Amino acid sequence: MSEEAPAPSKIRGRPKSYDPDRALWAALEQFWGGGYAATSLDALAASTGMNRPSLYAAFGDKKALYLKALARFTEEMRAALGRDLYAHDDVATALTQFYAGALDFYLTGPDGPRGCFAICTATAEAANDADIRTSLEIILKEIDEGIEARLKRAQSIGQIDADADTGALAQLAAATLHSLAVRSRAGESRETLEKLASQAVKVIAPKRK
Amino acid sequence: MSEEAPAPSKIRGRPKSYDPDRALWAALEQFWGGGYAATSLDALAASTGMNRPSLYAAFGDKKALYLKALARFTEEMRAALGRDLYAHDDVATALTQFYAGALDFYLTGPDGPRGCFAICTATAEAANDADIRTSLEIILKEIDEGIEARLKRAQSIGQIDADADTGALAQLAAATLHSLAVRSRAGESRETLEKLASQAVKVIAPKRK
DNA sequence: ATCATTTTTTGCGAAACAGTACAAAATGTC
DNA sequence: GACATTTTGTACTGTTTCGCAAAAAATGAT
Repeated sequence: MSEEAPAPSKIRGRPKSYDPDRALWAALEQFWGGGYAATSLDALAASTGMNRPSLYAAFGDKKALYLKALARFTEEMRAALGRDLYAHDDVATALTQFYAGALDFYLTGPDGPRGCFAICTATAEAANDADIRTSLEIILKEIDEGIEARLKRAQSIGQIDADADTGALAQLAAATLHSLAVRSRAGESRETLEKLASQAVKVIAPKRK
Repeated sequence: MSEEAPAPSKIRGRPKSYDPDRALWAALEQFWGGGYAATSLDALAASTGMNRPSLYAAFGDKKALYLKALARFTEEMRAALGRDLYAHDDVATALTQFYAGALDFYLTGPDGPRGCFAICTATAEAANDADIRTSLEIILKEIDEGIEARLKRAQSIGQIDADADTGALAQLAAATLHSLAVRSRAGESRETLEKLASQAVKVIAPKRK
């Protein structure tokens, strides 16, 4: 059995001049703004500060890089589901906060509003590319399940009717998110979108006496 | 004042070897499957049966052609809103039928399911292209307004509570459509999607005694 | 100081791409 | 039948694209 690499400074060759995670996030933002197909490797190299051969060495070809960006985004989405949905005991407040956090992401890109990275860029490629389609499927499922888990918890403490179908409610809540994702990229105002979200929350988790 | 062209067969030069509307629809389908950026003019020429110079003469450059396809799709969407939403007196039945019709479109493309043309392909370009963004905004608005008009009619004959916010309900119904558009392209089954739609209908237009 | 290893840099090449110029073909008009 | 007009077909240009090869640079090991 060989030794695991314990010390941080035992790597042999020339040190990387970039931080892999920062570079991945920079690539993600580039894809986010322009979409997969319209984003060139030159643009990716410019925004990451790397040159093309380094990109290849680090992430593989363009599609592999995009898939890694999608996976990275999925992590972030999962983190938001685990964080914002549990930031308040009241499920309605928590859902509202979750939507507000999503809108922060969707509306404030480097070049204006940009919607959801996965929904607004992966959909275009999903019909012709099975790998991207699968990644999209996974993230959609993760949203559904993340929301449903939160609704079930609310149901278990009586905040939601015992006979309510949490799966169906979760899909409705997810549908609201999908709509926010698309509408924000189409340029709708934050005011409009927050109103939409709050109306959806009223329906999904109505106040009970 | 010169004469308007009355007879159909007074055009001078070589006759077109294609039907403009069929060609536009063929281009639309090509864009629909592959997205805007990833669809080449060669592919468009092949699917329309035209060659590139004829494409330019008929529709302008690639973007102009795409915008015309979006406009054509918007017409179709408007027609569906006016048709399916009014095919039944009961608003819940009508909405269900509308969703079923949408799913027919979304799930049965030439190469498998493909979602909504506007939502799944225009979103990718919307962040960087103001013209496409505007077209997307228009079609989203048209959906909202088309559904709201139908809900208002239902409200006027007592099928929906008089104090219900039809605008908010319409946005929820539209959100459901957006979600179907995305999910179908991600590969979800018709069964799953129809269930989602029916649950949404229950919430938007509940049966009243 | 020399060598091994890893990354960066430069530059190449082959393919795909959008858009257009020009000649050939097909029609109506005279 | 000759001419005007419009569309089609072919071929071209310049650009952009992806991916890679080979050399140069920066580090650790010996």
